[in-house]
Amino acid sequence: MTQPPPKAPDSTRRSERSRRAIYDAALALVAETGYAKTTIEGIAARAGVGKQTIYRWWPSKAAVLLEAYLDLTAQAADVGDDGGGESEIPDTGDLEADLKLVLRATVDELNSPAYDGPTRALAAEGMVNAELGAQFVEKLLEPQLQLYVKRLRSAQETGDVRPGIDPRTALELFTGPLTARWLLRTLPLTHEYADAIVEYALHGIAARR
Amino acid sequence: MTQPPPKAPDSTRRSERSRRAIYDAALALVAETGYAKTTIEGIAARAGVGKQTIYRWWPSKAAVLLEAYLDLTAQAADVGDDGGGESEIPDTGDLEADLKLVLRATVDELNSPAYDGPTRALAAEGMVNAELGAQFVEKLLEPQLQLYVKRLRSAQETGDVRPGIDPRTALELFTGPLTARWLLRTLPLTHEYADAIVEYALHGIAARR
Amino acid sequence: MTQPPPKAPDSTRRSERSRRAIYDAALALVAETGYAKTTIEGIAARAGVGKQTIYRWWPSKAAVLLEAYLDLTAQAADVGDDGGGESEIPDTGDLEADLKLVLRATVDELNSPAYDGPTRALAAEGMVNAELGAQFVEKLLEPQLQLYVKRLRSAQETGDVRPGIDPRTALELFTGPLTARWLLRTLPLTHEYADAIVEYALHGIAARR
Amino acid sequence: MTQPPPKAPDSTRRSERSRRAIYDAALALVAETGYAKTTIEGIAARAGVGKQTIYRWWPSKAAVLLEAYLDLTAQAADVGDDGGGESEIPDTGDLEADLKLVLRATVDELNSPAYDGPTRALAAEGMVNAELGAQFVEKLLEPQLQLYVKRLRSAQETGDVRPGIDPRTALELFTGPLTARWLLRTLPLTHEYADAIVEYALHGIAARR
DNA sequence: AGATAACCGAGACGGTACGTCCCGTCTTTTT
DNA sequence: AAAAAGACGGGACGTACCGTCTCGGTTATCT
Repeated sequence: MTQPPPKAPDSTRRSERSRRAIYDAALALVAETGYAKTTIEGIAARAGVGKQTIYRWWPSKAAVLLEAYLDLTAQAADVGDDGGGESEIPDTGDLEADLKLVLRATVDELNSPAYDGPTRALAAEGMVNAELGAQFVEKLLEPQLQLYVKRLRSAQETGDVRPGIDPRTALELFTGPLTARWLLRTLPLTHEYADAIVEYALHGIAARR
Repeated sequence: MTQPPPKAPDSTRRSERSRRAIYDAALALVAETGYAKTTIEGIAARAGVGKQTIYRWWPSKAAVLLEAYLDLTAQAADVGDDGGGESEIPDTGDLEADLKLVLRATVDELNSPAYDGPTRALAAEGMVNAELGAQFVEKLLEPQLQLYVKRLRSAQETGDVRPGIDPRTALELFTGPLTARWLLRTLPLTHEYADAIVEYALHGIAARR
Repeated sequence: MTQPPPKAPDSTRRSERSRRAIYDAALALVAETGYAKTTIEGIAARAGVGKQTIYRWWPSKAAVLLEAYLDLTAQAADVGDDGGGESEIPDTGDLEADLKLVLRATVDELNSPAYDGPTRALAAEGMVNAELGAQFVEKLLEPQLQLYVKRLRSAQETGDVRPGIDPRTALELFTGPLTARWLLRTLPLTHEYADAIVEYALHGIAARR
Repeated sequence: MTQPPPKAPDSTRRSERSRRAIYDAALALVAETGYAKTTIEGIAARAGVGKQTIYRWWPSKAAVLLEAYLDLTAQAADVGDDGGGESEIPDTGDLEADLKLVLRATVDELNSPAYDGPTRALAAEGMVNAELGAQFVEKLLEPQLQLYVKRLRSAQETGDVRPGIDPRTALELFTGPLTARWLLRTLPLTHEYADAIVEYALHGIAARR
């Protein structure tokens, strides 16, 4: 019933060389001129590639950039063991300290221009473009969130967190406020803010002493 | 030393008729075709207005839309006393119940397509365009958040919330997770989720009993 | 000193099947969509043939079409004895009548859409592309003109045409006006016109002194 | 019943400056690189003009060039009294000599590269594009042919041409062969050929009975 | 019989130009 | 002086083809 898809290209014959060049050009242009001023035409020219080669493999500028970004983090992860925070939330036994450490690091990352620029642009695009947003969440965001799930579960086993609490929901008490402040720029993101969030939220889910 | 300002137009002679038409056209077009496909040219044509009339009074498409949107909510607020939740958070004495009520209402609002479309577009634009974002926050968001501040302060007075808690920070435990889920579409926004957030967060900031 | 020729393909191994398919596809596409909209890519697709197979054997779209057209007329000539007027100009002894007959037939042919379309396109291309034009003239046009030469020579033998006349030049008095009218569409091509041309040219337009 | 035409632009507000620049750029590019390699994009760039300004006023590259060419001849005609042969066919009383003079001049013109290039391209395009062809004939060709009509009529009055002859048809005995040879390049265009055509056509090729 | 070339289909590739859309500025005319 | 109207120079869009270039997969000789 669905109309025939418009001739999917043969991905086995895809030029790896071009893909790499496109990733590099896209990331460079976004870094230099910002997301909004980066154009597909510009990426193609910089990469020494025909425009059609981009249109053949990606549906939009945002998709190109998401993939380039993903590739970048994947590469980073390959080199060292921890590329972009994929690693772990520390588990020293002191849940509050562990969370503060992580949230402070997150605050620093969100405040660093190198991260903020492209990520913000991608996130904004994903907010409007549902398909892209889903990819953004699935590939970039959710893996990070799962680290919280793991740490909170561990805390439940040690009795630091009440058993009834759903970790996937609870984690948003910590990440939600930071994410919202970052995206909407309501107020500055500081270490003090991160600490406060941890303190306030942790009391909520912690076992009664 | 500053270069001469680019001929500020005389706002006393501004055509009210045109402004109204532009607001209407802008909102209609965003509703019909989405923010991205709405163009200044389109707005002008639809409003029966010269393009220059738009460029004279607004710096960008986003600014037009923000103002149109603000105007819309102001109108709504004028008619009934409560237009878009500008009113108050109820204060029945039961803080948990009051917050659940409000958050559930917020969930419903965020889930309604009529609200979601234009607001999401504006928010996304504001995320990338700092000036617009500031306006968005100042005019639309912060007033809403201040309602929480008021309610939490009241709860502190009744002893439902510990005195040391900063209400402006604490409120984000409630709104942050919802906002983040809405913008990033990580998981569906439900009443159950709203309830859980209130329960988890409230324990954190509540007085020890 | 001449650079090595670009690897001439081995024509003994050429696929007859492909050639036929290309001819057919090319003629069909020109008939359906016109010469300008016919593309090599389209011919290849329609013929179920790789593009390279066309580029290997022909230098240009026009060359493909000229050959296809030549093949078509050759086929036609094979079937009946007279395919496209290759035969003869009648020689009844009445030169004027014979020429009128032929020119009227030519008018009809030029007026028929089936002939006009592709021939006009090829002629127009040949006008700009000298090499193709030469082929067009040599293979298609000149053989036809030689029929006039033969008939006019015969007329000289019978004394119907003055001995000093050069037949190759004289024939253009008849064909030139028709060709020019057809190509430039200055005025409609009619039997009356053909008759008038024959009469004027044959008897001269000057008053007898 | 006809669908509304796609918004005709307001020609009173047309930029004369742009039009001139486009004419100049178009003619220069055709002279330098030939018609086929001349692109609308190239004309726009060379003229310092937006592409849309060309598309707004002309339907095709050929139309631009026809107009540029027309403008050129009109300018030439304005300066001297005779710009492009618009003048007259001489009338010395010797019809044969007068025609030979004119046809020899035509041969020279057709043989000159400066004329041949653009005219051939326009003619070829007009052969395929009927609307353009009609303009080409009406604006450029027919005015020239009418000069022959005038001269032949004069010859009829002096008795040099039989009264029954239709001048509009008869003129094609002279121009048709030249035009056909020029367009199709069947054989070279020489003064001898021009003379022969005049002689044959004027006196008839048939033997006097 | 097996090797080894060439042709062949398919179609990805770097490019160029297309014709369209919209940008933000400028100019003309009307109110 | 603001406003409706819209032409303008410019830039990017997404598409269509160009002619070249690999890819396997048949043939079709030539060892």
